[in-house]
Amino acid sequence: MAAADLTTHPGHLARRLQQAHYLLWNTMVSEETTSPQFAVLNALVAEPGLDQRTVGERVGLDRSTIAEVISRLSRRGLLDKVRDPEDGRRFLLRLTEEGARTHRRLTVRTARMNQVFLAPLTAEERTVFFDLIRRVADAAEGLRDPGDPLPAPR
Amino acid sequence: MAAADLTTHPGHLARRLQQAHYLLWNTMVSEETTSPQFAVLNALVAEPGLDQRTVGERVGLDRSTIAEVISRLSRRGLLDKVRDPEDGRRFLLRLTEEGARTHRRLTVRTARMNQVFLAPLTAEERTVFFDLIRRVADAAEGLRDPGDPLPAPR
DNA sequence: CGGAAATACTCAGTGCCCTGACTAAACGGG
DNA sequence: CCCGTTTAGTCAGGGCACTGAGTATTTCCG
Repeated sequence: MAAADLTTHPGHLARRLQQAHYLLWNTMVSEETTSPQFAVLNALVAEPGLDQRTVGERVGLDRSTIAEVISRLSRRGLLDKVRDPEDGRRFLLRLTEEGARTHRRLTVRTARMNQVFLAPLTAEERTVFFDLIRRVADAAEGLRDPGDPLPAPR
Repeated sequence: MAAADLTTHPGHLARRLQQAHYLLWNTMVSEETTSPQFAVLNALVAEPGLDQRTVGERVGLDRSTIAEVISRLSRRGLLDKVRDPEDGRRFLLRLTEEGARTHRRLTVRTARMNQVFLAPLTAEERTVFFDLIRRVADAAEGLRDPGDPLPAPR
């Protein structure tokens, strides 16, 4: 007995929120380029020539996932991937003209989508919304490496 | 030029929030049973004998995804799946003793994890947090079928 | 200088998540 | 009663996300 009320479970809400966003992105922004892919393009507009790992860090993706995303973008010719001559382990990433064009196009569509997505909230509520989510996510992320603050000593 | 600030993009925040939760779940709740799997167990505790589609509806998963999740739970012997004698299309789902036990065990761990996850927020902030996310997610979900409120006529 | 440790990336494996196309069962009106 | 429509579930295919193991390169230290 005693089933839990999932509407008070942040994990469940986070999943539902992301699904809702995924859906809206698909219909209002792009069917080819996903939201994580856009985040990568965006990071490279801000800082061209980043290596794979750092891009992953910027957008919040682990080494495996970022490798897949980049391989797809590269396959579609949206970015170039070249060995760093100074450090043979790294790949340096840079948008192609086509990649930059895609980023520009999606930027305006994304802004439109965000308006629709956030329509149920007032301006003040949006600020609070961002702040609360950011605080929870940041805190949980900080709970990672540093000496394993949780019971299990690994 | 003009890279966007992703910290004001709800989709990006939602993804980061979910990742943070995934991580915490893994370390504090279970490595075998995932959060969506727990949601399914929970739905069946509340309403035993539901069919697959309805469970999916309750926890917010489409028919394909719910089929995979259920197949995994069934493989591990946490639930039984039998043809509805009254309607040969449906499968009726019911937790096994082991499934019910798993649900009980995870329920207490989940509560502990939620405390940690929400620790950065005060009690009032948590209420707001739930409310805002729910409103955004519900609104976006409502934006689905009904006559396609968006440009594209399908 | 040479070997151990750290670092960037790859690869295999698992699970979630969606769409679109398909099969089988049930339903409903002529 | 039969045929068309709806409905439950399956299957193939693409993408995101993580872990753990493995490779190559660089770095650091004795």
